[in-house]
Amino acid sequence: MKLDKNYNANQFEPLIYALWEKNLVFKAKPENKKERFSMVMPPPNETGTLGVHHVLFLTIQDILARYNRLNNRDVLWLPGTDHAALAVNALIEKQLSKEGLSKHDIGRQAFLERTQEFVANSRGNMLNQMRSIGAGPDWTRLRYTLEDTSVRVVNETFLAMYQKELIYRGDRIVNWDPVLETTVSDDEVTYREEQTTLYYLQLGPFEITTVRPETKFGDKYIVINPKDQRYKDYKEGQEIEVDWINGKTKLTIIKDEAVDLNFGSGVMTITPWHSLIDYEIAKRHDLTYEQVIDFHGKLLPIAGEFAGETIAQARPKIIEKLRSKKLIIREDKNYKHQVAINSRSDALIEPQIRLQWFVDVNKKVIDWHHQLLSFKEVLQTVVKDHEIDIIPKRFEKTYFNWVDNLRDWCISRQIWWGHRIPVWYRTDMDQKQEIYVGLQPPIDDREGYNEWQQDPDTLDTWFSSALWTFSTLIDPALAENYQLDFRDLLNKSQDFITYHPTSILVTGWDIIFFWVARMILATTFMTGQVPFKSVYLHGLVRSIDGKKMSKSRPESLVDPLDVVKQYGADALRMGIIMGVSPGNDLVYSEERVRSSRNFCNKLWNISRFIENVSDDTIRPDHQFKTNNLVDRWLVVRLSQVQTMVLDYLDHYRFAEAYDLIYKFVWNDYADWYIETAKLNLNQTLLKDSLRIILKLVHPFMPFVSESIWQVLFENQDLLAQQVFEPIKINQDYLSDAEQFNQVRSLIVEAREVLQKTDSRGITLYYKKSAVVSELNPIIKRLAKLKDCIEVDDGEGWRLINTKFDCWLDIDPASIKKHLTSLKNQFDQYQQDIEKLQSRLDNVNYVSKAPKQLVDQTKLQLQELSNKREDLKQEITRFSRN
RNA sequence: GGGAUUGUAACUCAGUUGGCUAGAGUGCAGCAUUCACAUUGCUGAAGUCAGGGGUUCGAAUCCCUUCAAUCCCACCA
Repeated sequence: MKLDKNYNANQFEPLIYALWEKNLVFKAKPENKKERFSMVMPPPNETGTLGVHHVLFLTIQDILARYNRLNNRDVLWLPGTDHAALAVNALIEKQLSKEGLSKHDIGRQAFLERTQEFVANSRGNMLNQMRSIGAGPDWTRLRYTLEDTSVRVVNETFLAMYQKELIYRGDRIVNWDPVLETTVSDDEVTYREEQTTLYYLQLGPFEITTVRPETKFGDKYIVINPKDQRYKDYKEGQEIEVDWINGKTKLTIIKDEAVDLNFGSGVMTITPWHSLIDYEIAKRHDLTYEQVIDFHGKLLPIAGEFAGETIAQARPKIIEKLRSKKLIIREDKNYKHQVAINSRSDALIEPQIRLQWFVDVNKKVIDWHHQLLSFKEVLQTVVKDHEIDIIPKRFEKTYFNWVDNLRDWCISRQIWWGHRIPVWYRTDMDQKQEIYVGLQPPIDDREGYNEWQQDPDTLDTWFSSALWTFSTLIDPALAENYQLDFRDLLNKSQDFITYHPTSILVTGWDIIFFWVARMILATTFMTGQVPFKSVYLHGLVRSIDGKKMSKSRPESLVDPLDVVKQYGADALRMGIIMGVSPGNDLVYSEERVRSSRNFCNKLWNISRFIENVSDDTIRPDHQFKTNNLVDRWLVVRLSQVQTMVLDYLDHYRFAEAYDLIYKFVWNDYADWYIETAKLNLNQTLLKDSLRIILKLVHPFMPFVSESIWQVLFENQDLLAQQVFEPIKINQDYLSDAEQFNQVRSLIVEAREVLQKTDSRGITLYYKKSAVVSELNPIIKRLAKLKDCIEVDDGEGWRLINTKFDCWLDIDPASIKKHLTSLKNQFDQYQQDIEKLQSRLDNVNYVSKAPKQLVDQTKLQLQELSNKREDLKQEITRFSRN
């Protein structure tokens, strides 16, 4: 087959991917007895398309999967997608509102159907995008967070926690999104700074401040810090009557430390129903409280004439009324404060008190290694004891900080898309409510009771995501059998037994709380195992201006498929991997993609060369047979590079591994070995070495490496199914390699001198040397010399950076032109020598530093001195002429 | 207010427990060219490792401090 001049990624990639799928390359094989490597893919949200950050985490995982396969391990990389309850729900509601509809108009059933259709569409799209960047998870095990098995496991978990009273129902203040009409977890709330007006209001003898006059209708208490000397005459429990927004009101004085003495006048009123700290104050003092704003964001009858209005409508009118009653003392129009926002819907959060389901994180009933611990303690223990390693380590601090401050987790949501809470209610004749919690709807219809009604709420998305590592390993066929209890279900699921706990989880540090911690929580509870042995946290992808890529700034978004089309998937993958180190953010730049594309092409052309010079009857023999010292140098390098790349990958240092391969292939293999091969063809070694290189490249650039493999080694299996092979080197290869390095220095210096002196067609003379004689044609060619001749004694410019004695026959006048730059070099040598000398003159250095290092310094000094002398001689010799 | 990270060439970043003359990619300058590759080759210029102090024989690396940037957590009624 004749190869094209340039590598055309688009032409090969779809074919190669199809080949992998056809051969079931990605399929895990629990039946074989290899060492295991397993990980689950963090399921991307089914909201539409993949972005560059997906390419990052998919590539890291793909590298790990392919690398471990090449290391002769049985690899399970399990793919899946997330139903993303809140995000998808918000999207669909937005669509509906564009059509002038609300979810209530179409009803729960139609809403869910519509959502399912949307999600199925996104999913197909996303899975194809994964393929097009070369990601190779086990497609036969594709999972989804809202499938039947998942429902079963969610319900099992809910039930088990409920039975241990780890899940409870209660009235609590929650983050309420009045637009989506649902609660939102603390972690999903973000804060935005807003400029607003701060009002100073007259409340009887006091001055209070507020940005939210609309919440002031329910005020019944005045809170003062007990330490505040200004109000020491007012006593706790004292009642005063004041004129307030809607007439006369009686208020009670409360003293509480939570009041900031320095804010405003140090006096506040509280609205416990709509503010967390107010709520806490109210709890402490056992105060009564009332709802002022309803769940749609409208004022309630307590607001009198403003009832039924939204906050936006009512606020100016309330201000007007306050003003006319002369209750406003002054206004600060430039007041800046943080407002709470739902990060998923962008709606303003209104704290509300509601009956919700919670996970108790402090109850000590979890049996973990024969100790009864709380969720919080389990979360602390597993990381402290290194049952789970966090990479990089510094995120342990963030993790502990969060866990230590963990509060009960509100898991119920009032949206429709998601796992339904497995709780049913009915009332008896006396209207007494009965509760049933179970895996499936209750069936007994006892007479005299109303029908069972399922709780209308759904569960927080992260509740099902938290079960991801083990719910995906449960056999779906077994999960249909509700006779089987949960223990048995786990213990009879082949994949669970084989692959859990998983080896590693690769995910972004931004969801360490949402997800990583909650996976640990739920998995330890349900399986008695940790979900994974380590967590690799990658950074966020930023656009070239250093900002986070986000949908709100469309110009910052890069469509991975566009890049694939232009440069190929391999180039995109490596363009992103080039900058990564664990936990650090990286900047996406097209330049890097381009450089990786060029590297693909380099590999391609190396292969073309080998293809062109190859005789098909010669087969590589895996023996790394060497003919001369360049061959032996190559084998030494190959072995070193392979060892280092594997070591880097073992430590998740992807960028370093790639960098090393890149440099080796380009600067050693192409620039030196291939060049010498043109004069000294060793066909078997060329093929042997290329085979090793392709294996090393494959985890990083699967397409181009497999394409080449298919062309050059077509009678073999797929590259994706190979394993690494050991490269044996004899001890004497090392000295040969060193000899070649000396020749390399010779050639580089010759080139440099020729360039600087602008000389061409020069002859090199060398003193008798077996090595130089052997490589004579190579030296002549690579240094572009006219000739290379052995002599008894040299003349011309003497080379000083090689241990071989050789001279360039350059016209003295040319050298003279460059004497200044040569003198600079001499000065540089002089400086370096002085530095080394002073180090050796230091008694402490000689006595305290490792002997090896001191010896090395001595050797360097010796070499440098020699060079300096040689250079000095040459300079004086040519200055004279 | 509590915490984390970052600061290295013009740009984007490597630099593993302190130890060769601090390295790449891109960009820049010069030169080359039918012979695998212009998505090329060769050669080169370019750095006060943010500033200051300390520990050490030795610091880009460890400690303290100042400055700058980014982010997380907690919050102001």
